Order: sequence, then structure tokens, then C-alpha cells
Amino acid sequence: MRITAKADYAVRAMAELAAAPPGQPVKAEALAASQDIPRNFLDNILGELRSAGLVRTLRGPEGGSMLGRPAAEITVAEILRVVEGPLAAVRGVRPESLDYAGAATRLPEVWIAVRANLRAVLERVTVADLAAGKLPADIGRIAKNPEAWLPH
Amino acid sequence: MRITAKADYAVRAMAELAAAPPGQPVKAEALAASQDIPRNFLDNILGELRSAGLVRTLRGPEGGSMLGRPAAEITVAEILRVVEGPLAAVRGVRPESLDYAGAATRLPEVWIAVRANLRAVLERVTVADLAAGKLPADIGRIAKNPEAWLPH
DNA sequence: CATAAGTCGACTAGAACGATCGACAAGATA
DNA sequence: TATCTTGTCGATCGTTCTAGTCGACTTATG
Repeated sequence: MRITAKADYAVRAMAELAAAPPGQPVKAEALAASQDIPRNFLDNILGELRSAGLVRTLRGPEGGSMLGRPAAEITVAEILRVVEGPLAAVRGVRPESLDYAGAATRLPEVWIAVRANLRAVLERVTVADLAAGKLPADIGRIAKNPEAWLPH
Repeated sequence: MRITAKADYAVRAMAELAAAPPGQPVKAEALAASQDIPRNFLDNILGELRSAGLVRTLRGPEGGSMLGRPAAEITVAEILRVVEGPLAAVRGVRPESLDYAGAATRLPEVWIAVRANLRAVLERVTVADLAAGKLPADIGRIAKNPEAWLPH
């Protein structure tokens, strides 16, 4: 149940791209510096985001990366799926295709509910929200609850 | 963002223990068979659950494992924390101690919201619920929504 | 005492994680 | 056209995690 460095880097890089004027390429070097991401590793990540169509790039001097689509249409969930695969897989299998016996019969429904609640956050936040520093109201409300900050 | 085999096995084993008459030990062999868990691996897992106090054991013939506390007081979240560590860590770090620059400034709040939503499910479901085959109403409602079942 | 259980630590093959590196391709400018 | 700057892509690599296996040992029961 952890978010990997790669996923975290990917979201931060996308947020930084969303903060740049649309159509204006940002150099990988600048991205790496502003978000403190290892340069070579960032290359890998940008490559994956590129093949998924989430970023476009220009070569040469004046080159760099930019968003492949409007920032307001790119959710955090989408980025995570590109670099990490499906949200909330159990042993690498999607929860809807699990089948358990005995006392665990209802367990798949719990995993489904987990995934649904993940999506309720991750599909609601876009990189435009991050770049603007404004989260959707309901997400902000969840995050503002002091109990959510306890190191549970 | 995945649930490991170990975590899945641990929850299923606990559910099976919760289904047995309280105080009655269940043999590891029987647990392994009823939930189809590799026997030796189950030993490891039971060991961890034991040191966390979630299960108690008896040795000798007539021995086996039983819950360390009433089934209704043991949540799925607690089991996951024992075998997988904190819910929703980012690069191994708890989200409340992250600090990002620039366009990613609000990102920790997103991770906090993710964790809060995970907890809303995992801390609400107990092994007693699983054993009885009855999930809490709000969880059941989330899991019943047909859209939650799409392979998104 | 024989036997049936749990206990515990060591070990391992393979995959994933988190990068690093180098050769190459393409656009911009002179 | 030469050259510089930037992105592209695949190979490699050390470490950690995953998912187990195994065996020697301890504890209860009949």
C-alpha cells in the first residue's frame, strides 16, 4: 500500500509542466532541478509519460517537454496508472476477479470499496489543480481534518 | 498501490480464525487448507500476527491458533499495518512529513486525503464482519455501486 | 517417551525499485 | 553543412522486497 518514488516523481513533474505557460516546453534539466528528481531517472519517467500521450516533447535547443493535453483534463489517477499500473491490485490481480472461500467470501468487496475510495480522490484532482495550488473543495476538506494528519 | 499476497493471506487467515468458536484453537494446517495458503509461508505470517498480539497459540496436539482479542475489535487496517507497515507511505515516508516545492506544494494534502479515504474503509471493517459475512452498511454501499466494479 | 503440534531464524530465487550510463537522433543556429 | 543542444532509448546494475522453503528446536498430550 505504498506510493513509489517513481509515481511521486511523475506527479510532481506533471504538476510542474502544468504550471508552465501552455505550449512552452520545459527542459528536463529544469524539471529535475525544480522538483529535485534524479536527472536520468526523470528521463525514464518522461519516456513512459510520453508513450502514454500525457506529455509531448521538442528536441534541440529551445526543446523540452510540455503537457500532451490540457492540464485540467489530466488527473493524478491517470498518471499513477501509467507508471504503476492499476490502482489497488491484490497480488497483481484486479479485485473484481478474485474469488475466496469460507470466512473470506466478502473480502473482495472490501478491496473494491478501497479502490473506489482511492478513485474518489485520485480521479478528482488534476494537474491544473496542483499547479494552481487549489484542490477541489471536498478533497481539501478531507485533507484539512486534523485527524487525517495523525501518524496512524 | 498494491496489496501484497502476504497482506491478503493475513486478512483471510484472521477471518477464518474469527469464524471458529472463540477460545477454540485452529491448526495451521487447517487454516492453510481452508484458505489455500502455502503452509510454511503461513507460519511466517502467524508469527508476525502473534508478536503483534493479534493471535494467541497453543502448542502440542490439540494446539493451534486463535484470536488474541475479540473479533469485533480487530480491523482489517490493523492487520495490514502489522504485515505491511503504515498505510499509504510515499517513498517509505509518511505523507505528513513531506515537503514539496513549486507546483507540487499541495501534493502532500492529496496523499493525506488518499490515506484518510483508505482508513475510512479499512478501519471500519472487522474480522467479525468478514466471518459473519456482513459488511458495515456504508462499505457495502460503496462496494455495491456498479461503477466500482469497472476494471478501471 | 513418542508424537503432534507451534517457534524461530536462516536461506533463496526472482522480481521490482531506484536509479545510472552511453550511443544515437533530431532541431536550431551560424 | 557543421555543430551544439537537447531529447530518445535500451542496457545495465546494486539493493530491497516478495513469496516462499527448510530445518532444528520447544512445548504439550496421551
